[in-house]
Amino acid sequence: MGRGKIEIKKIENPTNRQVTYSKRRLGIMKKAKELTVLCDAQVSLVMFSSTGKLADYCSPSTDIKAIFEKYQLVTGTDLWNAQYERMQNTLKLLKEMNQKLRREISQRKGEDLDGMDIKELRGLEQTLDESLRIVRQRKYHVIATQTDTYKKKLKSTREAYRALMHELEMKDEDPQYGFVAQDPSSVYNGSMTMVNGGPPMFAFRVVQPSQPNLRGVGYEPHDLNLA
Amino acid sequence: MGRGKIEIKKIENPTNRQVTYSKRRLGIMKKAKELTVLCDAQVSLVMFSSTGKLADYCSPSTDIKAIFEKYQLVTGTDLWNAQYERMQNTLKLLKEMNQKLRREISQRKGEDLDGMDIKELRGLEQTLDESLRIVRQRKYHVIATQTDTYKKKLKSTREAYRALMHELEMKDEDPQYGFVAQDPSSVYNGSMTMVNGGPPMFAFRVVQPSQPNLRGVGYEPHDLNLA
DNA sequence: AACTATTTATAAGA
DNA sequence: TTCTTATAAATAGTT
Repeated sequence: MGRGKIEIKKIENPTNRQVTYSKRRLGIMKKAKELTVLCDAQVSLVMFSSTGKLADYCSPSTDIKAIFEKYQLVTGTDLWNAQYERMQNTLKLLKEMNQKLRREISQRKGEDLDGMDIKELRGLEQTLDESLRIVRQRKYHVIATQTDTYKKKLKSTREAYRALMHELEMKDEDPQYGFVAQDPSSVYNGSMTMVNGGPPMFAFRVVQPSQPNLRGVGYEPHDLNLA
Repeated sequence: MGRGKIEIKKIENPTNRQVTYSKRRLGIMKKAKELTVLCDAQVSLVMFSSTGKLADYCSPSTDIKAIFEKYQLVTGTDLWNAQYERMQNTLKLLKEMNQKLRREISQRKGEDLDGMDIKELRGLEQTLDESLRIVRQRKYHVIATQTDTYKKKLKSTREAYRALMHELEMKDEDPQYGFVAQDPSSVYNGSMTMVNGGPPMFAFRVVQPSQPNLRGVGYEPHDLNLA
């Protein structure tokens, strides 16, 4: 429909192509509108030119989203809904799993025991007993390790201190330094006290009350004093 | 373009409307194809007739989903992606929560204790201790309840039995029934034994080994004999 | 579904 | 781009 017939194949001249796109884009839009009105149809038309420019038409009674969803529904092309349903499913499963985990924790806390029979309670008691044993063991191990670490630290500190004192004594004997050293006996006494058996430092650190923060999990606050 | 010019408004005659829809639907589809080929464009055309019948065209280089996503990208119509991202976010949060819950259970089991310091271990130990106390208490309560129930059952059984024996004795005295009753002493003896102090029935039921099934949660199998 | 008189769309040119 | 116009294409009404 024009001055001459044209073959339906890509127009190689970009300018001509662009012009033709403009004309025909308007034409097809007009057709879409007419179809909508004349035939009471719902039409969605989305076009991207070869340069990526968007043009679209959609019947006024609806919108692109609705059209697309209806399209999917009719064609069964689940492309999206499949993904959506998979997610929804995963969500459900995760929520259920979460509930179960919470329930297990509750029971391990001694809550929510109402529906359990003796067999189950006995099983739970035993697992808790065993867990408690392991935790105690671990606690003792950590305490032992920490004691060891402190002993080593003290030892090296004491040695450094002795070296320093020795140096000071040397300087003290040298008249070119004009200061007076502390009473050596008190210094040594303090050092020896720490080494020989005062309560280990961590004991003080540990006893101080503070939020028990079980790496973000959060147990109820408890008295943390040594048993 | 036809025998007469028509006004662009809804065709009221349903038959005419349907015919026109058919013709124009094909026409617009042809236009879409031509636009695709001539101008190297991407076109998506979705139509629903007034009766709900779907017809669509999409450029062969792409698909409806891609067109729609591109459309959303360009127009910023997020309607969907928002929902999608919200779900993805919920999913992530649930997964994380799950991890935390699993970790708490692990720690309550005495596993995964490596990163915990004394303070945390001591807190854990105390909560476990407390939980164990509660579970034990509950167990004793259930045992007591069950003992009670069994005592009541035994009592009513015993009474029923006595009534039956009484009836039999009556019949025994009546010559019209030609059978011999059991030795009444042994019968009463058995009954008394049960009442007076044999191990309660539930003790046998409970001791039998079986899968500990903590309402689906599943603790490790443990020896279920009475401690 | 086919026909065909007309209307409409548009290719090429300005 | 837009206008013009000759002509191809689409299609309304008919068969």
